[in-house]
Amino acid sequence: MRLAELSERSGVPIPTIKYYLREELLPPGRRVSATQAEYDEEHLRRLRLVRALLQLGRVPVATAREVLAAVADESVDQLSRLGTAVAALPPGGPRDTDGDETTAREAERTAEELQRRLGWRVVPENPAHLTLVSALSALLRLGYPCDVSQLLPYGRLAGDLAAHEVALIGEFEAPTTQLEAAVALTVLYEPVLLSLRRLAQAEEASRRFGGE
Amino acid sequence: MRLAELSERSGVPIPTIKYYLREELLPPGRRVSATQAEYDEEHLRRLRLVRALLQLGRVPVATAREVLAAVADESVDQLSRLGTAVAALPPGGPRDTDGDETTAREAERTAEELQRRLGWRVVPENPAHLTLVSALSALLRLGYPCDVSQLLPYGRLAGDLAAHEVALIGEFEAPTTQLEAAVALTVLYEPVLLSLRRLAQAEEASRRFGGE
DNA sequence: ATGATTGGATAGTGCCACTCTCCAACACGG
DNA sequence: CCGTGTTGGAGAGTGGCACTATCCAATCAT
Repeated sequence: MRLAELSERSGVPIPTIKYYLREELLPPGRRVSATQAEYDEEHLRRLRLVRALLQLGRVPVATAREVLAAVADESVDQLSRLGTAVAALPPGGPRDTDGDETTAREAERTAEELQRRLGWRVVPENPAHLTLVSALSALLRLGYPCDVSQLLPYGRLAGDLAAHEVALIGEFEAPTTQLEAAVALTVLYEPVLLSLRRLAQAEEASRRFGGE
Repeated sequence: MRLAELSERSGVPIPTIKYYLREELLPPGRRVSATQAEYDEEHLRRLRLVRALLQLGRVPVATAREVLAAVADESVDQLSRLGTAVAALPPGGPRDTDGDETTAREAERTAEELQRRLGWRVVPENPAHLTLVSALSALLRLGYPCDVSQLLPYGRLAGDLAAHEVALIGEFEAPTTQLEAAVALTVLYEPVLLSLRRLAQAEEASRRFGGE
């Protein structure tokens, strides 16, 4: 199919697709002449994935390029690719730099002990670990409780989710498909999880605080 | 304290604080003369909350203003204020507009049935509901499984989290403090939850796919 | 008295995800 | 074979947003 059809079928404007091609979020089409290129179903799928990452996952363009490059990079083993891809995903950008050293230290200790109690390896350079520390540090500074005992249930829940999701990924056959699935599920289940939490909060709050 | 001290104690640059004052994210200081104003501990607390919302919670400035205004609005009852405040929080912005009607319809049905099965009220205008539908719709379009049976465990987990959090909020005494706590915990536990999920995924993936 | 500081207003900056404009090379109907 | 329209590509331009730099007059410290 031509660019115009790719645009129509995906709902993405032509100039935007051109932009994605330039940014290497989409592989170029099969050149059929000096000024024509042909796109296939694979491009359509990829375009939808890109859109989902950018719009729902709020992934910056530069990051999405890295992630997709890592998925496609056949020179390394699958687990490394998975690690690289997922590590690049946000939150991984500007962490919070305010605040004093003391709370930062305490947040760090809490995060580490939490992971040890859950039986997880502690990898201090992991972006997720850094994000966790930032968030805990902000909570501490605001005076909200976030000790290990509070957080343990969250950790166990996260473990359940992860087990479920990794099992799901394992069901895909082709390695690249698995990697793509890992990225897609990591990013797209975030809004699912967060909106379910919001809905549950609303339900619980109206039960507890609202009479009606 | 003066602006300079507020800046120093919070780690936020003076021009940025001025900007927040202009944007009504911070209430003005107590005027002590035509060109001097006095700030107190409450301003510091509020400033930290604003920073946490903007930087960790990625809340847009305009949204944060709405949320904080709703928290402070004493003309309505607490549950309404809570609802207004939390409803304004992202994800609530640009939902995904691509894609066909069919998947959107199916996503809608899935979301509704899921909530019914969880015993929750279905409020189609709820921003969280709309986000959920968008995310499910994207998953469907990409061909990933997201039927009710897959999602039920997520919903139950979300319910557990919400119960825990709402109970925590109930422990605060003053209504405004409760509302602030609700906003802060809603926003700040998101990165906590998401990074725990990432860490758990990494743990689980290396257990399952990586030998060592 | 006088130089520094303060709070407030206005305009400017940098980043980012697009989006517009142009162009030469085709494709295609007559 | 010729004119008309479309295509893909490249560069510059746009709009939104979260700051940030500059000014200014009033006031404070000495």
